[in-house]
Amino acid sequence: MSVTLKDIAKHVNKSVTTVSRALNDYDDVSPETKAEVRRVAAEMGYTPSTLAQRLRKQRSDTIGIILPTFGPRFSDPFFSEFLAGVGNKATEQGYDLMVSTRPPNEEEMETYRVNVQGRRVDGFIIVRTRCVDLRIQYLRQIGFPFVAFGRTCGDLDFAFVDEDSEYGMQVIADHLVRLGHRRFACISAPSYLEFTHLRLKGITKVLSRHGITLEEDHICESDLTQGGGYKQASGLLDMSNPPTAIIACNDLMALGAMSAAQERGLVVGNDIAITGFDDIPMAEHSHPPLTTVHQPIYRIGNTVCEMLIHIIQGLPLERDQLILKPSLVIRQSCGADAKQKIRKSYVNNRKEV
Amino acid sequence: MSVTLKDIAKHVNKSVTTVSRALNDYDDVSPETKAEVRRVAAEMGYTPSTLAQRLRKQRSDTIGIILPTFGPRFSDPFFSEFLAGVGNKATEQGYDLMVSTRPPNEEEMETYRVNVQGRRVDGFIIVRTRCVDLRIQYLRQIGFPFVAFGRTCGDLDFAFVDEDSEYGMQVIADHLVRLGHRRFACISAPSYLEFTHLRLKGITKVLSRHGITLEEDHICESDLTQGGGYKQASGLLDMSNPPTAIIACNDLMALGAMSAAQERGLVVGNDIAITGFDDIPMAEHSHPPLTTVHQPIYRIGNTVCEMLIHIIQGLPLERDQLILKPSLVIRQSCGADAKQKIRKSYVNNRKEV
DNA sequence: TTGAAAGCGCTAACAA
DNA sequence: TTGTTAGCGCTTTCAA
Repeated sequence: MSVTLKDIAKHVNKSVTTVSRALNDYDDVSPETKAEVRRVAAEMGYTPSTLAQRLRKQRSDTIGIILPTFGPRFSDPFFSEFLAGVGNKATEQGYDLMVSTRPPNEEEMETYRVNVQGRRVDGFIIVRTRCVDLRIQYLRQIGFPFVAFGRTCGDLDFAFVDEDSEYGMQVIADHLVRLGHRRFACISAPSYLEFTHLRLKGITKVLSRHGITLEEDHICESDLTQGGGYKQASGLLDMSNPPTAIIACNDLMALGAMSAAQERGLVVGNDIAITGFDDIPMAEHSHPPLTTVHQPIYRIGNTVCEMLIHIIQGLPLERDQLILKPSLVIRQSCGADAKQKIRKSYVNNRKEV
Repeated sequence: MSVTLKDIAKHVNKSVTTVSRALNDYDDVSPETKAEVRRVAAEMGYTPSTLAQRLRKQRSDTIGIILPTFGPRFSDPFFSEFLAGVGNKATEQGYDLMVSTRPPNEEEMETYRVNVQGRRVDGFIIVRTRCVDLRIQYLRQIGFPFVAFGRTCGDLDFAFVDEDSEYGMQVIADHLVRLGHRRFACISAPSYLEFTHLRLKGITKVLSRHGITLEEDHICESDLTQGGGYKQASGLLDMSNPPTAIIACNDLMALGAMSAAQERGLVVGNDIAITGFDDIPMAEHSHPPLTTVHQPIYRIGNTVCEMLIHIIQGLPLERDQLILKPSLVIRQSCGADAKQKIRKSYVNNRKEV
């Protein structure tokens, strides 16, 4: 079938050991042998069996990531970018990336257990951390390597990278208040997610500082999808006292909210301000472009993966808890400079022609 | 460290062989032994070492997929959904999913070779097929299992699932012609991709049937991203004879084109028609909602994966070449009051004749 | 019904 | 500088 060390050994009339060492560049092999072994190996088209190497070395050289998904229409631009960041770093460091998709339930935990106990992966990357996170509890308890993107509500005795959600939302809210808004609404994320609280906290902190209260019925929880944002925004806009500013907890929901507003004839950025969080590529190209908080998603993926590999290899980590300061990206959906930009004099130009 | 067959064998005072057979439910083990072995195994928290099983069985129980990506901002909602479809089927069938991201170049081929020769995966799923597809040529040549999502331009002697792109575009074009459009433009995909030609062919076929020519400068090639669509649409709309209908080769570009049109004060669906292809979740929630061609992306991922597993296991395949008839999804981006316009076009046609 | 032995392909300790 | 031996954890003949 495929070429093994044994085959090469037979050809060069040496032991399997010598061949192995020659190929792995041990310095106790004569240059001549080394050269010959390598030549023959190349000629025969030898590639080591990863399976055998892994069994022998007792590691899978594989990093696992289990994406929490709801239903089949899983379509989050956030994750594809994060995945690219993780994957490229993994490949660069000689690791494979094993991806699963599971709804966050009992079965999910089972998948973790199977992969840990079957030693299929050397470590996990945890995304979308929960307030009380069983995944983290489990991995911590058994001492299995992992790095989280996000924190939990309990003690933070593990490695993670997170964005300062609270700060990000403070900046957003502050910006909106400055623009003169007083009637706010928030399309929040599922309350079991850790960042939900932080983001909400950031908002209310700023608002209350300005003597503005975010009313109970102006905070609605949604599912981080565009459809969810659309639905909740519709409800908010149909109220008797609709908000003039809607702060969504991610870009996807903000985009959905924009849709709902526009459907009602509102000019986003003019009649109403809508903001997001994440700065997915789409945020730049929506109409109007979305004011949001930038997360360097690809780089975060990269960093998380790098940290995990360090942990797996027992290498020291300069910092194992990273909280990034996000930056506000002001575009037109909040109305900062809406009037000029939204309606260009294009129609007139067209008539001229 | 972790529990092995040996540990269990010692406990129950039986051989490793017997333990293995008991756990694998061989029928030449006494019921009592079986029961005891299982009890002890459960007590000790035994999970077989996947690594060892794989080496022994000489298969990786892993399916590979290498996503062609350009640059770090890889953010395609299409892929995340496809991945979910593939991944869930894989898990269901006891396979792992190994995901890589590589730009489509020489290095990409190297990644294929390494994974094939290192026997890291039992088969590949190929996405975004090219006219001349080195990946497919390579895998076919060495007889390695794979299933493609899409076809190539040469002979089609391999398993694939594809959507009838040509037909899909015909339906779109036909719809737009009926709505009275005569000045068309197309935002096309990279010409090295196979579906690009099919989609373009579908469009021109219908148009020429109606005596409409799609002018050279009204066909522009873009990169399937929202930004690309935005840019190309901007160019088209700033022409002296701008189109009244823009057919984009995927939803993302259509969304970008909508942005460009709206920025110029045009009401999409009224002043201009814009259509997409794919029906990503976002298409439903854009403003206006996007008229597009539906691809059951999740199900396609599911099917492709199922076919691949059949091939890997040497099981017969009822059909190894599937071309799905897509369906038109009429929303508002092509003209909100479609019925009136259609009637008008019929009237005009009659007059013309 | 059970066990001994072989081996998947590789690496590493030890000996020569 | 090289080879021998052992073994990673499992499955699968073959023999008892």
